Amino acid sequence: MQSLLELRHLKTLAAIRDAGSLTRAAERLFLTQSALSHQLRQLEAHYGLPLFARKTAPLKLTPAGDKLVQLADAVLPMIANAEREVAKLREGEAGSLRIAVECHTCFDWLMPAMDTFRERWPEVELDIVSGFHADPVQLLFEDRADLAIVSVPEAETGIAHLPLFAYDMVALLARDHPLAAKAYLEAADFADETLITYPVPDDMLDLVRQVLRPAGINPKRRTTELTVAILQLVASRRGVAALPGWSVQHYLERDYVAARPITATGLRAELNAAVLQDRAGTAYLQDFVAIVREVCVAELPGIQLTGA
Amino acid sequence: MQSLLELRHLKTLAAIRDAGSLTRAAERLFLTQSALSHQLRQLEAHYGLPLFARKTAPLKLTPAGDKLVQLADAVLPMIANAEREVAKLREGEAGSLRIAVECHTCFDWLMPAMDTFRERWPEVELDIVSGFHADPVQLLFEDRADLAIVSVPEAETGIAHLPLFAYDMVALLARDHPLAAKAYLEAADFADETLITYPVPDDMLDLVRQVLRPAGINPKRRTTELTVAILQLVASRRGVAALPGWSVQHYLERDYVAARPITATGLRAELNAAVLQDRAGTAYLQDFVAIVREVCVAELPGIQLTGA
DNA sequence: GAAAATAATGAGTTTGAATCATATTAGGCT
DNA sequence: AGCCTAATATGATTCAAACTCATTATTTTC
Repeated sequence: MQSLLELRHLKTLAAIRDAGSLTRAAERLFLTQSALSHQLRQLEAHYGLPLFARKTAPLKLTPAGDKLVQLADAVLPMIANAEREVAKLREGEAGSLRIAVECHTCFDWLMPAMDTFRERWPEVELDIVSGFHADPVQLLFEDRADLAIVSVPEAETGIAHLPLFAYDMVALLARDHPLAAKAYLEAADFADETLITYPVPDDMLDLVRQVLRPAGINPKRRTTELTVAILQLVASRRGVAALPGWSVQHYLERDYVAARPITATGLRAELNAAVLQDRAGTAYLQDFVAIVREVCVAELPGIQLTGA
Repeated sequence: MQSLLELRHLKTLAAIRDAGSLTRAAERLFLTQSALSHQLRQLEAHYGLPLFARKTAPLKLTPAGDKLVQLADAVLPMIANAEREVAKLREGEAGSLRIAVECHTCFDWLMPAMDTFRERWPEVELDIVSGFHADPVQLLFEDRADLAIVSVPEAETGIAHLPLFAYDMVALLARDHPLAAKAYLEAADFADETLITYPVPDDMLDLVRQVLRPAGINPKRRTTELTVAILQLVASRRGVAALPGWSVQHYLERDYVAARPITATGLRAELNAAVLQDRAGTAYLQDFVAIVREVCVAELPGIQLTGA
């Protein structure tokens, strides 16, 4: 009759509620579906009551399950808070988090993440390193930034890369564009198109670096700073573009433009947070990464959290 | 950097704070001192901070330890509450807890325990079965009581015994009584004394049942209902008595009377809660037992929790 | 200072949580 | 219907880590 319940169980229950299924909850927790099924089974046996109504999708909470999930919602933030407090005792309250961003679309999720961070670490000086920088990692060494959002984690001594998430790039076409007839686009398809991109070096454009350049294809270019402007140009048949799937979901649902996978296997991209190796253990840096992952998994469709 | 913390750790930290030492905390948790030492070590390594200031007795909390213990104080009651709520969903809110008591001194701790119970289970009808009963277990079968506090757990079919705690009986003597010169009393020492007891059958008097009767000794008797009256009579040299150590600590500190162990090894007694076997799983009955144990371990000196 | 109590440590054992591989069940589709 | 696909359940196995045991080190007490 000992209380079997551990925090692990509360995390699991909350994750199932959030994810709506064991399988997806398992992914988020970096466990197997089997593990969650066993856990749930054990809990239900212990309490002598079902906690979720199965045979329904999404899984629905029973009253008993609801009680425990409510408990989780109350308790887990308190745990996280206390652990932050302990980290502050260890490292002191102060510090700065100057964020360097090389990816234009990242501002979508960066703002809500920064809002949450500001609440949790009010003493940490929070800033975005303004202006555009070809090599944001360099800013870390120059002590002009504390964390850089980068897509290619090229191993560099003294730099640690903390995984954020991965996603697929999609090609954007006018709805009546001839290429929209294809199930997916290949490098050759871009040869005679105008490619609309952000005004950044080619190295930072996943499509160019991973698809076009290897195939020796170099289409005409047009650049603009704003995501909406890119969408606008594509819609008015001035060219094609490649953007993260999550950044254009909104427009796709409204049928502004068409989207197609790039190559048969898709064009996978990922984002990482780069920090100085020495500071990788700092609690508030790690917590910022955790916040970004939380925000993004909740708000961005079709992304996968990376790393352990 | 995963959060290592589990409820187990919070329970441990709170227990160490309450007990003041690893050894005593380990007893309460039914673990070894080694287990707690390892746990603590791991937590401190994880947080990179000491949680208790060692080399001091009682162990004192560091600021970091304090944060986590505060967390435990906030979280653990919430957990217990939620689990009670789930039990109520399973078993329904209603029910009755009519308590039969054969031990006069038990009222000392029974009242605070009942107060706590009433808070936690407001829907359960709570009562003490009034009047004195030679065989309280019989009341369970007759459905006149739901739980009986008994000292001798004689195996009876249909009855389950839930362990409460164990303690030593002490012999009480006037401060200047000749026997007070002895380090401990034996059966023979009672032969020429007047024994002051509660007015109950001999079977319920641990001293008679376990020490005097086996030795064939049957001293003069005098009975009274009230513990204070027994103390009064002992102090005024009208006789000697045997009471649980925990029930007279208060008077001993004030030097009203002297206390001595009974036999060289002490006279050990224990209390159990008897319930109908069928109802032994009922949540509120189990919780009442848990409450009694909590209250008693906190308030009664020199007792040991029994059972697992 | 010696003895007793308490905590720390390291090796060894055991438990149980997670995984892997597979069976079962539910839901969607023609 | 009936098949196919996706999701969950189950049982056996693996493996990590929590605990105990035996011992040493440290601290408290008299």
